[in-house]
Amino acid sequence: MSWTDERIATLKKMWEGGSTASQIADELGGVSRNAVIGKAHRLGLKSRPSPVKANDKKKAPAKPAPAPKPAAKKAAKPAPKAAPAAAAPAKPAAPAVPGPRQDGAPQSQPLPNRSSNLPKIVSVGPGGFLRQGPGDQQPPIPPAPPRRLVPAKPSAEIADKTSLLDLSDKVCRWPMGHPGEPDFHFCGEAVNPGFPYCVEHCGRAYQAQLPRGARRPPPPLPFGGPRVR
DNA sequence: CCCTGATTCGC
DNA sequence: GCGAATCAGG
Repeated sequence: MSWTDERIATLKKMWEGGSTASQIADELGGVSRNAVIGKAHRLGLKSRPSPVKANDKKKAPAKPAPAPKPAAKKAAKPAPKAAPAAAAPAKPAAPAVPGPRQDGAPQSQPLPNRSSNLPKIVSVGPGGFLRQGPGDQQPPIPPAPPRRLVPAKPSAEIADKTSLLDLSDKVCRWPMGHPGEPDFHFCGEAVNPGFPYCVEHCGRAYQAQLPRGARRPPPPLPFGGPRVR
């Protein structure tokens, strides 16, 4: 199989949409998971929460020397690793689509942290992912997904709904329904220019920092809350 | 063991 | 450019 434009487009969309390489691979057919990953990298797509890289622990100050690994087979290559710059965007200029993964992301209620009584405002993105201002960092790390219970065939069952494959810069990417369900789809309305969502969903995704005390309770989560359908 | 993505390197 | 083999972490 070769990488036609269509297959590449599918790969891109699924990759950006948060599908795993395996899912993409067998959706495309005729390629291996490795092929997908390799291609994704060659395309410049990369990163995305990888189970293998999701470690950034605070170490005890007594371990400055990680054991150098023995170059057994491969020629030793001093390849410095560029640290991926993963910062919370200050402005909602062009936020990447938060990956609608096929897991029930455990949603903790976005309760304001009581112990530090400063009520940070958090807005809620699709999938119930919390957006954070530049000032805050840390707590809600992206949910590490359990997987494997998913039809993973976006093509057949969704007809006129906006599927993963229909996403483009022109349509609203707000997820509708729960991922993994047969009728899971995306909003698909015309986007609010400059944003990945339509006007309505921009209102959900981006919430202005209001003066203290003048805030309304957060709108219902797109999913992650109690199921409504 | 299963899974994941990342990387390498012969083709 | 491609992707199997390998690596490394969950």
